[in-house]
Amino acid sequence: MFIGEYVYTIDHKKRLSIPSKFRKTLGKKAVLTTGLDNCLVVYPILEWQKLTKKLEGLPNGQTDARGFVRIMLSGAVDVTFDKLGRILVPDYLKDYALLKKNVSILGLSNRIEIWEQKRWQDYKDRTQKDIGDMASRLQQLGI
Amino acid sequence: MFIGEYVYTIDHKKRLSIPSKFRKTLGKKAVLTTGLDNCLVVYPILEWQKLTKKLEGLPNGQTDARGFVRIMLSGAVDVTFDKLGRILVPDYLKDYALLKKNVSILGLSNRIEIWEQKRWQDYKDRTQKDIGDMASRLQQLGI
DNA sequence: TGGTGTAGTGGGAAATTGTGGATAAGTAGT
DNA sequence: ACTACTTATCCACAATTTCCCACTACACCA
Repeated sequence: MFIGEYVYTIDHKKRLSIPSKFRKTLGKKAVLTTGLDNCLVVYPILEWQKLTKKLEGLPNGQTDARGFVRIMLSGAVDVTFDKLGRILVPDYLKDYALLKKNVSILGLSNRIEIWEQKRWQDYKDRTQKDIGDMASRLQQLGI
Repeated sequence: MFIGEYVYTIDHKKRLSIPSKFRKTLGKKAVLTTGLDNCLVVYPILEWQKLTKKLEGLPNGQTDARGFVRIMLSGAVDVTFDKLGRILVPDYLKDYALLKKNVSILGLSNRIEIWEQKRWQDYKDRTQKDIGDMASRLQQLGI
């Protein structure tokens, strides 16, 4: 399971190192796709398979469900780690997530998210304020 | 069950010893994360898993729930004890809790908190003054 | 009181990891 | 077929992390 926050860099060849801790769980291959809020998501192949199963189950009649499925699936690429544990980020995904040099990599239990560093920083600050009353939120969960 | 207050030091390699009494309960691994009032919290993996279970139950479709989960999970790291019972405190957590050399480690029944020593001292002094009021408030809760 | 074990602190050497280039291999266009 | 260009493979460096051991302090116990 993935947890934690790391800052890494994409070099001019679009290579991005994945934290070694994550690599151990991921194995040799993974799936990279678009996520919500303009981030990218890395799924272990197994998780990806589960997800596509779920997507297939969605009612194709509903327009928004259909759109969601299309975006999720068409945006996906499977990526292989090179000898040093890096993946290649295709241009269109790089653009989608507005990635520049520095990116934040987040471990979120069953998936990994990739954010442009500043955007993540902003998002985090903003969200922490919005949540504001974190204490009561935690209490609801019984933590 | 964790109880007691201890003062320990973080060395320049970011290593922090955990009181051996606590270690016995914790086992070989634990999870370190941000807590309220700028302290850090150590959870036994079992407690942590309960927590993530709850988080996974939240609807990923809702923006605020999504943000909450992101903050909670990305703020955590899992830590392993080295042969001498120390953990590594990542920079961003060290910064979050304003840790310098001396830290106070508190046993709080099902979790452990880590504070910058002076801040804990202040907090304690301040809170103890209010303890009179608090007593009456607690009484309302039947304690 | 000296011995023994445990616990906290510190430091050095070795292995791993992240980053950046260099070189080779493939692709496409003319 | 030859150039221009992208993509893959390999290597090198620096920084960090990991592993191992030494030192000190204190408690416990014959």
